[in-house]
Amino acid sequence: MARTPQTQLAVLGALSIEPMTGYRLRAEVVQTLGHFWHESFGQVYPALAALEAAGMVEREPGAAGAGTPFRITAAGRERLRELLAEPFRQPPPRDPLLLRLFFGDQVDPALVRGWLTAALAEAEEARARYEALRPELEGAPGGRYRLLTLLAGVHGAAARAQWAREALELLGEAPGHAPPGPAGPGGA
Amino acid sequence: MARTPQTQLAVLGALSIEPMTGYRLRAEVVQTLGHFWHESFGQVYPALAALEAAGMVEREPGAAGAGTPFRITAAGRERLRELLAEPFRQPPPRDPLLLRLFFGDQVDPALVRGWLTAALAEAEEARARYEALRPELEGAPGGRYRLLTLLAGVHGAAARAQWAREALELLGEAPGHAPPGPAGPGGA
DNA sequence: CTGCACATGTAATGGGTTACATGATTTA
DNA sequence: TAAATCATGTAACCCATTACATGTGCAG
Repeated sequence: MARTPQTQLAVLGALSIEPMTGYRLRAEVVQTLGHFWHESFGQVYPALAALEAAGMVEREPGAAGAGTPFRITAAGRERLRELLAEPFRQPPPRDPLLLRLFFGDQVDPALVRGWLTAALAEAEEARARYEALRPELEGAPGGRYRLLTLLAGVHGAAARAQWAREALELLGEAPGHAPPGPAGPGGA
Repeated sequence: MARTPQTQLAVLGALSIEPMTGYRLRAEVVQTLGHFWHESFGQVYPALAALEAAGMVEREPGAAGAGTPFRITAAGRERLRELLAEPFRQPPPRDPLLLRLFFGDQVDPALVRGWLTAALAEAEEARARYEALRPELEGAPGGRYRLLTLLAGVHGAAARAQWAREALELLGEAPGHAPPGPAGPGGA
């Protein structure tokens, strides 16, 4: 039905920025919120249907039927503000890499090194992606809050990369590329 | 039934270190893996039952019935090694704080500052907790991999705290306590 | 006219939390 | 003996992913 308030929040929030079809909405969420939030079609459409039934969103007038963008209504904006004001909890952590690493002494050290080098590569790639997006948001007028979420991504990715490097060193294996000189690269 | 391999992995892994009852197992998971992994009773008991039926774990001989610890069998260790060797994916990210922050311009700035100061406090607290655990693991013989997971926690918490501080500054609000002098505390 | 991207939905399934129900053992 | 803690399990519900089913419109 209404899915969780979380999905409603994401949908209403996205539509508060710009009217969109469900399809595009999901694509935008992937591109912009994608670093820290995720929605699938199986959630977006039911959520949109529920919100439309509740009068929080509506199809734009003009061309009717499929392909017509949804837009947020006044009631929807009100609801969005309500949802944002409600308290929330961080979900319990579940990091599959750390879970496996904890039992690392049960397996081939090469396997563990593989996990860590993969994590390092992913983190560095993510960091580069965020840094590339940064100028775009720094110039934007209403993008102050968006910039903050991006910065969270930058910090998080940098920390993860730094950790992976240290971990590889502690296991007696230099990362290969980017050897740890006196002034290591990518300080947090 | 068998729950996901993930829960099996956690249960087998925990029992590979030491025999435990389901109750204590869950408590230990909370205390040791708790920083990056979470299990509830509703998963632990069914997983134990399934693993027992499959011959991966068994009650220790001697006193029978409830309260008798489970221990891992040879087949269980084999299975654990298998599970550890399988590829895995990071779950899609879902950070409720960042989701809300992204739409921060829709609400009272004081609310946003509240989110960030709370996040800052949580991150600093977490970091202190991890640092306190550190000496214990640095001395332990088999704790090399456990130390790595702890370091991940330290890095992550430090990065989160640092980010929250920057975010508060960017919003034109100093963190209050711990003003950002030339040599700020808790550099990453 | 054929394939691809846009668009909307539903159903099956999986996985997980929370609350409930129950009882044994220890400790005050 | 009463309360707290240890211990085990079940049931209801919720959220989410994935796969499936379907149709439209445009570009090559």
